[in-house]
Amino acid sequence: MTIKQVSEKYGISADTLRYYEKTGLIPDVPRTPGGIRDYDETACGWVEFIICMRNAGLPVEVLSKYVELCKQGDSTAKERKQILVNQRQQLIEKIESLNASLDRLNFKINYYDEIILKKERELKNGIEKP
Amino acid sequence: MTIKQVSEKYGISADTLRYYEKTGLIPDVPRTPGGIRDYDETACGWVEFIICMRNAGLPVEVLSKYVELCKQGDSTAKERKQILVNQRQQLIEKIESLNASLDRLNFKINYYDEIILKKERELKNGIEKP
DNA sequence: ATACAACTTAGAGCTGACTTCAAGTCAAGA
DNA sequence: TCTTGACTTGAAGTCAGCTCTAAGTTGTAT
Repeated sequence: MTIKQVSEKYGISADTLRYYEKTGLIPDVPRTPGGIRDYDETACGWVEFIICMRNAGLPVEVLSKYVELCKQGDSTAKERKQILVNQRQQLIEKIESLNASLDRLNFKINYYDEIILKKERELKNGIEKP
Repeated sequence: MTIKQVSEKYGISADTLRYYEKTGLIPDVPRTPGGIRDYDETACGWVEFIICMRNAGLPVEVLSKYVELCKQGDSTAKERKQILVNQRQQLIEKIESLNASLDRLNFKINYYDEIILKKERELKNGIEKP
């Protein structure tokens, strides 16, 4: 798979894919003899995982550290798990705080619904009895 | 209330408060005759609201537009509501996507739990029957 | 063979959201 | 009154995370 195909498959720019690879987020992308990227299933799996984690807001730096540990093999399993557990905690807190903001937004919108409705009723009454 | 007190009350830097005011996110901050900010309750209310919305990820630009409409009075109520409704939709989608990433993170962590447990069992067996 | 799109790299540039700086003003305590 | 620290401004700097550019190479269709 070329970089363009991968970029279309996952909805991410080819530039970003190259950037991710350069910063160590996507290991072992195969190349053709001419030096052109030729993603296999493993590489695609990494791309998908990294996109998902970036979407969750894990910093590029943290992911790059995680991938480095992966490459070092089994002995780093505990450390890798710890990274994910920490990031999960932060993610949970973020989701909670977003839900709180969502509540507030809902409340505000409700308020607008009320005042807009009220204004429309007033307008209608004005028309009915001039 | 001085800018410092407000900054401590809401856990945001004085620099950020000035920046928000300059970009139109916080209207009508009163000043002392000497030109020093002296936040009243209304201004604090705005600060709190803006921090909450920024936390939800609403862009500074959108909030500045919203505040501008607020200043223009009642006639902009519908437009303001529409801004909030749009932003709410985006927020809902973001929360959903974060929850999906959280699921994936949980799955991954579970997997680590298993392999780490397995490794520890193997290690223990190795000690028990050498 | 030749055109032409898609690929390669290093490195510069952009965006959003602050954050810091420089140079000066204000205000409360000794 | 003088010092000290908090405040003021506009402008420049920083940071993460891309995004674009330039100059050159690869690969495919005619």
